[in-house]
Amino acid sequence: MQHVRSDIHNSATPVLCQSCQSRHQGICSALSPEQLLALSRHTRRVHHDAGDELLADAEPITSYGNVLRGVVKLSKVLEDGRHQVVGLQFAPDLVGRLFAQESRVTAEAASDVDLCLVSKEAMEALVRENPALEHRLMLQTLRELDEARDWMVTLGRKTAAEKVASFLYLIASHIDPTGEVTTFDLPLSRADIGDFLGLTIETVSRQMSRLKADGVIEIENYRHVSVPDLARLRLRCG
Amino acid sequence: MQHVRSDIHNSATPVLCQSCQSRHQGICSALSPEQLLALSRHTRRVHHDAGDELLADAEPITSYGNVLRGVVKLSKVLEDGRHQVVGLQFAPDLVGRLFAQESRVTAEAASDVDLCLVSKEAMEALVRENPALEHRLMLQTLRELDEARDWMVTLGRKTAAEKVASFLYLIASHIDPTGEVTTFDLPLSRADIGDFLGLTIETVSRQMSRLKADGVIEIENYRHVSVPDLARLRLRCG
DNA sequence: CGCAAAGTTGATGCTTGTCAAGTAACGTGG
DNA sequence: CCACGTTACTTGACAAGCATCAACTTTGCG
Repeated sequence: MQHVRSDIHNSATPVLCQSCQSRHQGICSALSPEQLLALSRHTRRVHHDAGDELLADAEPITSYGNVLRGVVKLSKVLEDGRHQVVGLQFAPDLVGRLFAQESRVTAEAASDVDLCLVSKEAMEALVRENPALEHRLMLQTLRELDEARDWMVTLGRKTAAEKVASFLYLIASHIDPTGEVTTFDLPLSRADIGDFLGLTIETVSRQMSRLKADGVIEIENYRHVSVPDLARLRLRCG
Repeated sequence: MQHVRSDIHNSATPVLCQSCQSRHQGICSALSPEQLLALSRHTRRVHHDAGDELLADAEPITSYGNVLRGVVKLSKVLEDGRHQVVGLQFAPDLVGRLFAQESRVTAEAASDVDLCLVSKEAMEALVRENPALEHRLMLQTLRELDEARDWMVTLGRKTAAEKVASFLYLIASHIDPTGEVTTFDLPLSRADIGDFLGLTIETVSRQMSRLKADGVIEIENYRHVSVPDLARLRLRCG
């Protein structure tokens, strides 16, 4: 019996989906095996190197991308070139503004990224037919809105020191939600961190050095950071 | 015939809903007359004076509120009392975080406000049964996310002068989307504007005085502002 | 090994916050 | 209706925090 069930399961679930995080936690968990199979005919897995542009601001969206691995950076630019990072996306988030003709942000691979690309048409048809899927997307959108509003407090009311601590805490929490993480790689350069926090590279660097001097963090590789005591970092977040 | 149709229409559409903006542009436009009638048994119209608290951060939500008139201010507070306004809601927006046990913001009446209150249970039951309604809510949530991200650019990367100009432009655009408005009342005090922009009262005041001295705006009553040339204000937004 | 890119550190100045005083609008009671 | 007090806002002087500019160091890569 076990053998038969396993066969049915394997034949109904596309191979690519079987080990996919989105299958269980992400939007694909709202799909039946049949829908998943149908969808898989319109998807393809792609890799992007750090720095690749995934979506351009004010350009038409041709496909959505489910983040499988890595970090995607969403940003906006003022006419004179000032930059602001307005969001980070991790697995299993969906990249691409739903129900709009054009993107309202630039999306870039912050690290090396694997995506499961879905054509715009297939995705929108699926959403139309499947209210449970739209509900999943609604939950993700509400969470992104909560995160954006949390970040507005950081941008508007925190000092440079608190901003940098908040960023490090954000990354640490995302890498290990249990709060036990002590060591990780930063997905952003100092320039990107500055653009996320509304600071210059130099100020970010100074505040990182200060946290290091105070023993709150250890810096190995520029990109590689250790946090011996997450609660102590939390205290610096304001 | 006209008489009969009118009767049918009137009997199916609740009296309170007949002249409501939300009936046509807001979330209620996703409802059939029967659903509207069913919903109307769980709604009541309430008025709040400017300054009234509608929702408290980290407190359970007991009902949602459709904004019929006025402006609602969403804000967050750090432990030491620093304030940040994270959003403004106008008619026909829905106040209250969907699918969450607790509010993630404080909601206050910025001006005198009329709301159509819906109990949490009735609203959530209706959303569960009505995918078209959830779709409407999804569109509102996506728009709020777009607005939050636009505002993050203002908070992170604009100067004080650009921030104040951006705020005035935002209000002017909301009061008259055609872009022809020249005169309006500010829905926020200088203190709230500061909390929206991540500035102090004094800096807001100085920048307003500067815009006035430069002839970009005219200030009558503290709260009452005229913009003779909206395009000129737009140029100051960075 | 040497060059380019990324990051750090230091000196200085501008922007904005802080503190303080003063002015205009608003409501209340006489 | 007008003095009064309260609140909201404005303006000024000064200080602090962050940006800017510049030199230097580390890291990664051909």
